[in-house]
Amino acid sequence: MSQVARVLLPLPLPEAFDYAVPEGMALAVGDQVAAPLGPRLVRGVVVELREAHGVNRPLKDLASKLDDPPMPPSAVAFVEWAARYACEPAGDALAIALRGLRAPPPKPETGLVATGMAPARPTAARRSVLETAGDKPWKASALAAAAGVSAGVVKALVDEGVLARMEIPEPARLQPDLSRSGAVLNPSQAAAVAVLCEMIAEGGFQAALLDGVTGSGKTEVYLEAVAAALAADPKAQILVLLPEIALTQAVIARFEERFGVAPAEWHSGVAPPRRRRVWEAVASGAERIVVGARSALFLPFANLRLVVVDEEHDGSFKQEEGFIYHARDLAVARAKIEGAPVVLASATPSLESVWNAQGGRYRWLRLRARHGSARLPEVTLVDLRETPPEPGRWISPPLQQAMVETYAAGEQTLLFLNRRGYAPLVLCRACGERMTAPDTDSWLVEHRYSGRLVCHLTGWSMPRPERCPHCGAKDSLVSIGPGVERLEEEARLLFPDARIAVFSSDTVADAEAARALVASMAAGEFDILVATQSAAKGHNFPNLTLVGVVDADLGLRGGDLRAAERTYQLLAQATGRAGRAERPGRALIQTYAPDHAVMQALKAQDRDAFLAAEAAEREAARLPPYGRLAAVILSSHDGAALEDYARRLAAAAPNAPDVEVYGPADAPLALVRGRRRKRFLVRADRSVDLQAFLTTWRARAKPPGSVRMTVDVDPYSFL
DNA sequence: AGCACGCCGACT
DNA sequence: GTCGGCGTGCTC
Repeated sequence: MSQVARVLLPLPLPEAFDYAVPEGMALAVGDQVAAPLGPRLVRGVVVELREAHGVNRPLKDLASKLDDPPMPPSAVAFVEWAARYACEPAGDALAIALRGLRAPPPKPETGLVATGMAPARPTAARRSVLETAGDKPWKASALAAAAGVSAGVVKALVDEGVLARMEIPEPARLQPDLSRSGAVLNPSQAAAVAVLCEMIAEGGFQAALLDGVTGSGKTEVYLEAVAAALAADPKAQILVLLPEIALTQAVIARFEERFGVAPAEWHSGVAPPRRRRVWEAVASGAERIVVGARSALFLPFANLRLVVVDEEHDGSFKQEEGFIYHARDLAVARAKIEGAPVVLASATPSLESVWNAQGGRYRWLRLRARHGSARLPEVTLVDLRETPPEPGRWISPPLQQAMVETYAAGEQTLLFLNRRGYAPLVLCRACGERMTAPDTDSWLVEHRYSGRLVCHLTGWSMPRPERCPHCGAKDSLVSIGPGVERLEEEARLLFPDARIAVFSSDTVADAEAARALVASMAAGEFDILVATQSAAKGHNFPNLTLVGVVDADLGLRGGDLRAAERTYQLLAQATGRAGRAERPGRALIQTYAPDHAVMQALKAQDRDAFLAAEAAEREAARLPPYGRLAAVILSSHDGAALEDYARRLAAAAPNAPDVEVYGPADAPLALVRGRRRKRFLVRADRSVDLQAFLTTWRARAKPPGSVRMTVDVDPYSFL
């Protein structure tokens, strides 16, 4: 009886394709195959096998079974689940899962070894090389240096056949050393570890929220959970998800210290050949611990026994382009599919996770004690209506006064402003024109270091023009509002002798540069650090005693669902930077809305009251987590086709109970990269299968080729 | 995603 | 007269 394989291809196709399995090809679910598609062969993964009967169309034969390791069936199940959840083609999810296989593995390292042949003329230099070489392989340059001879001597010996190039075998992969002891835990940490160990011992899926203020030692707690999971199962694998690449190095160092071996790293910065090596080692079970960014979720774990999501509240877990998904939510789903516990850790957990913990769906592990003797900073609100800065300035008198005191005491200040560049808006005084990119209608941000106007959405930029491109007036352009570059300028005016640095993604090119700047700040080489959110996360500066939040209201504008929550998280993290060591810290928050719930919560340092108020509002509006939300975004170069399809789609919305469809409306950024955009918002009760609704809706009105449709389930960005 | 087919501009 | 631009459509 011949077999049919349902094969998922890593392409944006609506469904998996059926192929005939040639006689003698033994296949299982998860196997990788070469499948003919049109004129070419593509990699695919078998998702189902069945006996061929009632064939209603001729199927192509699979070309071959590939040598690459199969995907474990649970990884295949996760790919399909994730695709259904995100309302995206399963092939797009598979493409992410197979991203490790694009390049061949790294070429094995080679080195020079002595062949045992004697040199024809054994000069002193040649004897020295042979003595130095011994019987291990050497790099040519290292051998010459160690033997104290020139590279020519080594080369001559190679030419003669006395030395030969051979492959250096891979060092055996080291297993985590479980005999090492962990950190000394305080009672609250120990209690959390005990619960996590219990979850691991019980086995199966369970979720826990590890909730503790900055410095309460969350990492130590989850390291012990990892140790317990590794000890409980000699084949156990662990995944640790981090929101940003910049944080991986620090976490990897902690693992290396704890277990004596570095875990595998997985993110977009890892070189393709190395990725293949990791992918294969994860699939075979040889790699025990992976620390990575969101796409690590899609790795083919053979035996995933614990998932940790660190900084679970972080918005960077939401992938906003291409395959749109929230890595924290998918991490919980993956753990469920694998039957493994998942730990979500944060100092400022998301409303969703706290809600799950309060509802008893997640174990709630609260770390109350702050490490060491340091206290939380004293938070003061600066009412900008009462004590405004001078015109054209952004540092108010109270903040300036605090900076003077801090500088005089020889301590450090962090000025926090979540805005890159010099000025967020450039306009023409003569005609009022606001500078925007030609194909996108967001404001161009002025960057003085580079002398350019930059679109932060698309990266498009132009030199700052001398004349207004609209009316042609000369020298009429004015810079409106502050960015970190302008704040630095102001700080230099106020403190001409102070040592000042700017920390933003423009001044800090990569993780290495970030580490260097953090190190010099920690070493006291700067008095004032002007920083965007890149510096608010996870760094400890012992001599930093003042944090000034320059524009606390920034994130509240635009008013999307999570604006208040996100602002609270960001500012709580930023103000938490002050006074971590023995010195008391203080934070000044400049705001025009000191009565806003976010500002009051920051002042009182009462997160739970803030979350409770926020939750009450969401519940009243039946918004997440009390309801479900999805955005449908249409875009096209053809405005008329877009309008027409948006109207048709609106008319085709199924009439379902407990579901409301709002729109179409122009998206807040109605023009991006030359495409006009329209937006629908769907709200549904929790009992509704939102994905099924969206799928039905989409099937009722197929978009013309010129219109692109993106579905964003549980949107975070409302642009 | 590729790759083919198709209908409008500047060229050996 | 063709070569080729990329818009549109299909792949078990």
